[in-house]
Amino acid sequence: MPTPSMPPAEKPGASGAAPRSRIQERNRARILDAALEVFSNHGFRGATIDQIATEAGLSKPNLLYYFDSKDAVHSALLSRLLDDWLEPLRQLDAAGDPETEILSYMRRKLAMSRTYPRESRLFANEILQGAPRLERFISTELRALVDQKAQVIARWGREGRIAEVDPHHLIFSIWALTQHYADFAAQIRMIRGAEHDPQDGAEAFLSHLYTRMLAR
Amino acid sequence: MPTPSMPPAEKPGASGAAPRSRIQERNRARILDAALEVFSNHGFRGATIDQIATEAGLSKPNLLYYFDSKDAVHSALLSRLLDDWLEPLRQLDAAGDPETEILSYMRRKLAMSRTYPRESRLFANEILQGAPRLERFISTELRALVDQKAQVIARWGREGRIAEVDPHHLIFSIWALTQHYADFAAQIRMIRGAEHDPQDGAEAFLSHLYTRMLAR
DNA sequence: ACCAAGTTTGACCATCCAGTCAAGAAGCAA
DNA sequence: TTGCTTCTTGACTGGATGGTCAAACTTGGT
Repeated sequence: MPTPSMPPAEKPGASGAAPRSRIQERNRARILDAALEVFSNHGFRGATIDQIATEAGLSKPNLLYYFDSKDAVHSALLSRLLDDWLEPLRQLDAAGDPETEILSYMRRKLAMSRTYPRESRLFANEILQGAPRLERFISTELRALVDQKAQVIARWGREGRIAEVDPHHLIFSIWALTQHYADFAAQIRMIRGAEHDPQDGAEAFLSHLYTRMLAR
Repeated sequence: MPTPSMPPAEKPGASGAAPRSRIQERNRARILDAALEVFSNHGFRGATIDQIATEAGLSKPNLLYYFDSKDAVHSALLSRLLDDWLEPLRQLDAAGDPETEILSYMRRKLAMSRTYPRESRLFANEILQGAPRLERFISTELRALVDQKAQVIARWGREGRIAEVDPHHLIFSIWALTQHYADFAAQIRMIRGAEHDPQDGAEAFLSHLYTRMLAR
């Protein structure tokens, strides 16, 4: 094999590697942001590359210069998201005060729903379709983390430090309640009027709810 | 204009009117059932007429003989659903025992999530996309019903018969928690293993939760 | 200024998909 | 059987959309 180093032969900054140039960094970021906007509002099938490109201020072929395909954009978006998705639960500390830890977890999830509603809807869209692209992530990483934290919560219950409740359902309830404010925001706005923030009063309500439920 | 009575000029059994023939009734029912299956799994954009027709055991042009368009199928499906959707909340009785009424409402919604998960996902899909086709329904009928029942719950709180909680958030929480078991069933299955029913233990958990929260 | 690499795009192709149409195949009443 | 209506479908159209390509245009190092 002759000397000259192999030409890239793959899309610029394609795999995990950091983008090479400043232009790359800027455009890949723009594309992912635009894609988040479009995918979260229309779902995978409902989104078009043209829409994403326009939203990102690029032409369609230009977008396809940075990502191989619509699927590739979507995948990149998801894998960027998944790490952050676990973080709030990871922070639940087995050594902390049980009620404080659980309430803090709820608050972190609620904050994420407020700050990253598009990410939440993207995730919800995936799961509604049966989560084919998330199967690996959910049944390995997420499942392991949930099981681990569920054991912590179960122990707290056995030790009498909080009420004994099914820890999996407790975690699911936090997901359901907090994500509802992002995923169903459209409905909440229509019912309470667009002048309210959908989350107004949510934190107080949920704090009350979990305080009551976990009290011994 | 000559005598002969105007020919139908519209699709058979199109508007609210009952289907004329037995064939009509059978095929329209098949189509709507197939459409529910397909729309709830793939969303509106992700579904194709061909898919629905095949699922219903018809050819595409035959399906279009019964419904003007993909939109028409979807609309028919939604309007059939919306009535039933309000029913559980309608039954919440201002004259009943507060805790019993609220717990019963939660159980009715949970039962619907178990019995009609496809309907729940269809609804969720719509709202995720911003609910453009449900705007009228939500901001009029649903909103009016919710506001009315919220007043009932607020009164119960003022009368000291249950804890004082924000009644809108209470209703939203019941929606979030019960629908989660239908809409996110795929995720729950992956985390708890496919051998469990996603709803196993849910009723006990939710009963506990609301009993604790509403106790004075 | 010059060149090679990186970036951008207009034009294009292939496929998918909603919806049409005309002709044929049941159903059905007499 | 006859004749009319209802139902069914193969073949088609037009537009949307994912993706390609070669030719241009920038950029940055020398």
